[in-house]
Amino acid sequence: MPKSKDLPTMMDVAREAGVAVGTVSKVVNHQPVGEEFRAKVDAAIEKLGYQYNSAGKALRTDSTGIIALIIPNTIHPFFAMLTNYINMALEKRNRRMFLCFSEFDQMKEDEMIQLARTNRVDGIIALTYNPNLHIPEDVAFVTIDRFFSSSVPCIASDNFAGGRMAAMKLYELGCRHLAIMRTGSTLTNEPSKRKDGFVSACVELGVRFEVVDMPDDTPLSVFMETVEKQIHDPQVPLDGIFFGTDLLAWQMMGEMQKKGIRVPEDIQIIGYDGIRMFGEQKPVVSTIVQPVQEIAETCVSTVLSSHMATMPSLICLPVHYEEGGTTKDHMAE
Amino acid sequence: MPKSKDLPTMMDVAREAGVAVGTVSKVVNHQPVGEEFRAKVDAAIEKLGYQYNSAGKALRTDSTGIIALIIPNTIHPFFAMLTNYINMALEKRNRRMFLCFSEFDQMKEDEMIQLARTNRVDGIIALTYNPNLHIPEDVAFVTIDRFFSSSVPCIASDNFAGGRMAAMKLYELGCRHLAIMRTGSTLTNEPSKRKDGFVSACVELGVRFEVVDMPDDTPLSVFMETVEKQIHDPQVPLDGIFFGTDLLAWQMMGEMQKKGIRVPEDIQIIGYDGIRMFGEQKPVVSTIVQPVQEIAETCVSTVLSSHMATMPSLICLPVHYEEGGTTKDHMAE
DNA sequence: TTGTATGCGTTATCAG
DNA sequence: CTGATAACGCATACAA
Repeated sequence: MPKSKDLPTMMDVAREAGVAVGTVSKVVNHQPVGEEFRAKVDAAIEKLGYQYNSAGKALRTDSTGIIALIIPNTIHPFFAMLTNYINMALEKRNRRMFLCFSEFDQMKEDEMIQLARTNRVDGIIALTYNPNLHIPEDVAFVTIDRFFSSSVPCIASDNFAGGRMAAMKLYELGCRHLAIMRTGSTLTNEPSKRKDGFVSACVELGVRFEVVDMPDDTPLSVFMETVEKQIHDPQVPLDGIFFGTDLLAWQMMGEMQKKGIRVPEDIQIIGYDGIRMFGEQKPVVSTIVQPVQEIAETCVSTVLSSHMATMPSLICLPVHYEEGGTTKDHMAE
Repeated sequence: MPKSKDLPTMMDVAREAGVAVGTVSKVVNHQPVGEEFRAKVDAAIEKLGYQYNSAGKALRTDSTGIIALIIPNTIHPFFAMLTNYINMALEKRNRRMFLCFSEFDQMKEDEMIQLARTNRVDGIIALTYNPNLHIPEDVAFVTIDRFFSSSVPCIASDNFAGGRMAAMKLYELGCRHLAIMRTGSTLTNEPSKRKDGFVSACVELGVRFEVVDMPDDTPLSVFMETVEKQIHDPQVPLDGIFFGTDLLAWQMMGEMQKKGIRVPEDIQIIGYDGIRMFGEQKPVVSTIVQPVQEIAETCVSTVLSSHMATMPSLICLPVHYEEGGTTKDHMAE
């Protein structure tokens, strides 16, 4: 039983126009057709109020023009940005988005992939955390921030360079006792390299530094312990922290202020992501900015590229530093 | 030509299991089937790696289980929240989201509706600005913040009550010269009632007030003119402003601070929406909080309700006030 | 209950 | 370049 209102089909249009359905199909798909026929078909479409039905096409061609995005949510501003620019990149190429939330649930991540396949999407872009994610082989698949294998293209910001940049910036701004604090220690992914880069730069600079690498959902108090202890270090007090994400930096800034620690006077902090309030203002903390638009564009062009086999398996896009009020940049100039 | 890898169909499963396709269909759709048959079918599905193909179902039943959301973008935190909770509400009911960005483009709003219909979505939820939007009649349609007609359900926060609440709160906090400042004067929609409610409360309170109602994209300097003029009013200086949105409140707070005007010491401000940094902290400005989750739930349950005709045509959901550091609440206690 | 046969709207093939 | 026709995968009416 079709819907309440039965819509006209290509056959109806063909009959009305006095042509064959194949001709109607060609007109609709902008394929070469005699001008007089095209005019007749267009008139019939207009008259009948014909609506193209992509379900028929999907069945016939097994292609939908739809790409699934699997992402935890759109509450976190970074995910919201990513969703935004990926959708815009798809739109530009006349593709649509099928949006799937995994809510940080590893089971759901796999379920959403199944769901996307059931819906015969033309490709999947996934930002996931399940280390054992089952990646289908018969659909174009691109991941963000997670490297699986050389046959699954991974798009990420240059996390290692970003970590180095943070350390060098803090040093340049006068810090002589650094720290990196992050969550997510249980999963090794591209963002883990933020720590590696930071450490490598610290070693190179010969500066004292701490590493506080914790599992997800570690309470802020754990990080605060290190801060309060090291900031009163008699030799070289802690004076610069790189946080794994802007969110953590922001939250910790609140905690520090509660304790009377002033940012950036007492301690300078740099985050990672490039989160801006309302998406347009200056960053909420001094930060290593991810090139979200480029990441989005690259994800889309990669997932739509037909000869996936020849694609590079890991694409790291350049980051940059931006001041956001939690560092003493103005004094350094 | 199907995709590279030809997937097995229900017929293949039926053959493998030694049953008829109808039986397989019933198993897949959880309809009553003899236990022994179900087992055989399940085994065959497992063995062949059968993937249900929703394109066939869509064509056959003209229903996809997909709802389109038409929204400007997901950059603005309010849209991001709405998208988030609508998707969660859909997920809960086993429906999927087809995400369409209109980017505040009136043409695109209409195009996206066409697109959604072409894709045979089961319903459309739309947050739009085009006053002449063409609303299709043969698909479930729900709007957010815009009333079109009694046959098109509109879901909104209680904008009028929110406007009143803002005025009364500012008065309660000691303000004696109020103002409402907003953009969007060119389109009359539900949010316009924020002003109406504010004005009605001001009149009732007998308090002095200004109204600055401007078109979209009005530069902040225009609002600043009124602020700077009225804040030095010799009789009763301006001491409380209600902004139409948190975004405007936030931006204006920045402008005021540049001019040495302190918030909330010199002037208290209240916004509207309930935007929180990273979605979890306290609001970025003192604000009238929209019940985003309830709005999302209501949109979804309404658009999925089959007997749309009996639905109320305007649903206003209750708002509440929340302190966000731009008012002197602590001093009033 | 199970099995069979038909059609949903579109595209592609192939003969004119 | 056009016209007729056969699939695509699934759900369902109908017959058993």
